[in-house]
Amino acid sequence: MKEFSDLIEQRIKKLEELRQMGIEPFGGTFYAENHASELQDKFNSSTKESLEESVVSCSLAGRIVSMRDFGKAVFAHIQDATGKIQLYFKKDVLGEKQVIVKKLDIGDIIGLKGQLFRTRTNELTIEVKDFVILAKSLRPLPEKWHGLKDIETRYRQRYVDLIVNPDVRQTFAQRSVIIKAIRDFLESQGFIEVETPMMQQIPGGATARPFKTHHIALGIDLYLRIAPELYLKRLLVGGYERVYELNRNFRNEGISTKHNPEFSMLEFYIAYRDYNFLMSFTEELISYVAHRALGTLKIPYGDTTIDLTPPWPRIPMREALLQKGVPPEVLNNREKAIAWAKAQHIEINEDATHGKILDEIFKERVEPELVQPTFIIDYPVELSPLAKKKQDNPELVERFELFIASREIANAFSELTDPMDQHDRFAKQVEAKKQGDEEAHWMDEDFVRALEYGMPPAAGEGIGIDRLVMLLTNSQSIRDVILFPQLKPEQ
RNA sequence: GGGCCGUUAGCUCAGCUGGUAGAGCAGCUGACUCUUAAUCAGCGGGUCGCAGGUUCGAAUCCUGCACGGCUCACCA
Repeated sequence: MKEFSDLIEQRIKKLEELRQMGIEPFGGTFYAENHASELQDKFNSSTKESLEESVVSCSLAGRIVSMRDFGKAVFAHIQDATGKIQLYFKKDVLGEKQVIVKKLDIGDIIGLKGQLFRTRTNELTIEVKDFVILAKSLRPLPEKWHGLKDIETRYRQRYVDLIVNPDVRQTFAQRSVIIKAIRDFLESQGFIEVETPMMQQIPGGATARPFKTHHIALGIDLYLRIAPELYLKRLLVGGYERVYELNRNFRNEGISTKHNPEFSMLEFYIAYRDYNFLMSFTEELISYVAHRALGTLKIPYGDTTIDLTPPWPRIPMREALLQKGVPPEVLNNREKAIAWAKAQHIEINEDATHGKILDEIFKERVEPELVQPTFIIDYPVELSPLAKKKQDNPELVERFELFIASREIANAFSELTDPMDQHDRFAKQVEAKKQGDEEAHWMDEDFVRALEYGMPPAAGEGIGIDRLVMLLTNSQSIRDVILFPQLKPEQ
């Protein structure tokens, strides 16, 4: 059995031949002064004649992505971070060095100096005066016309995906723009970015199963955070009024087109404001980010167009259920809710609380319909152990979720600041945990202690960054917006 | 975890009811100093995902396994 394919052996042979010629194909350094798209843009309107008159020299480094060999002349395209440009290697110009051109392969990284001109077919091209090999590529790249399509290889070898699929590079460049826009917006509104523990002794702030690890020196188990919420609120107790954290959360749950075990989350907290304020704030934030990333608020997603122009409707959860034909008595009576859900063939957990059952019905009946941006507000209290109750109805909390493209994009509420109420709600969660609810919250005595010092009234929000990026880049899978998604080991 | 689909050359894919494994691109040799999916002539390249089974004979049929995709369930 061969260790390498013939194609790799051939390239290793070329590598050795180059070394015999005194050329080290990995040792070079080359500071290029230009980039492909910079040259393309700058000389876009320069004619063949004007380029001939005014000698334009340039230097460039990048990867050879195609070659056409004519014996004493060779055409190639080189690709750098910005784009592609054609190269022309000519024996008249390069002399003996033309021999080295014959040792070049598609995939090699070179640095070159040359002069711009236009070919007979009017393509802007660099006539190469001199070049160095900066890296010999030993593995053949995917085919020039069809590229790399195999989804598994694209995720496992993202580097190859990025080389050959420009739209993938584009998506991740946009991800960067989106995240920068979020930070810029928040900072313009007086927020500071903070970092709180990713390794927590008590994983809190969300309902999810955590990853567990162990610290040897301390002799304790630690959990990768499922949310930063409880630490960010401690910072409000400490006196900061506007804080945010934009970083990874970890949840030990299923993997799907919408879930990766590590995912990016924006959480921000603002003192002396409530959830009503946050709805307008969210409209501003997301429309700002969309405008920066896409230059428009009407964005294509799958088969539809989503219009992010504010304001977005605010619909109480109960009203949304009624609108979709859920009978009023289901909203007020747990047994009737169970009976109705069963009659409608909606799968529910019969031991669940009334609020949880309504949530199941909501996910089945309402969520798929929420394509255009919509705030669903006022959730049942038992779904939200960290949110503030509504003054006029203690069964509900001041909470909203934002849905776009049938997907939850944001979750926010007016924060519970009453330490005794918080303690009771933790106690209820601990009880649920004892009953077998693996995702119920833990008791966090220190968080309650922090609230006992007094936390200002505040509102907080979480936005799933990966899902927002999916929305704004028209991606159907979370793996298309995470550079290295989690996969099972090869073989 | 369940269901459905996929896995054949470096890449993209054919391969029908079982009968010696195919193409294009990429590669190699040669020709060609303005091509751009260059062209022309020739050549090489395969554990058909893995392991069993049925059969005279399996890429093809059956079973199991691995990995991936879609989807359902849980979740953000």
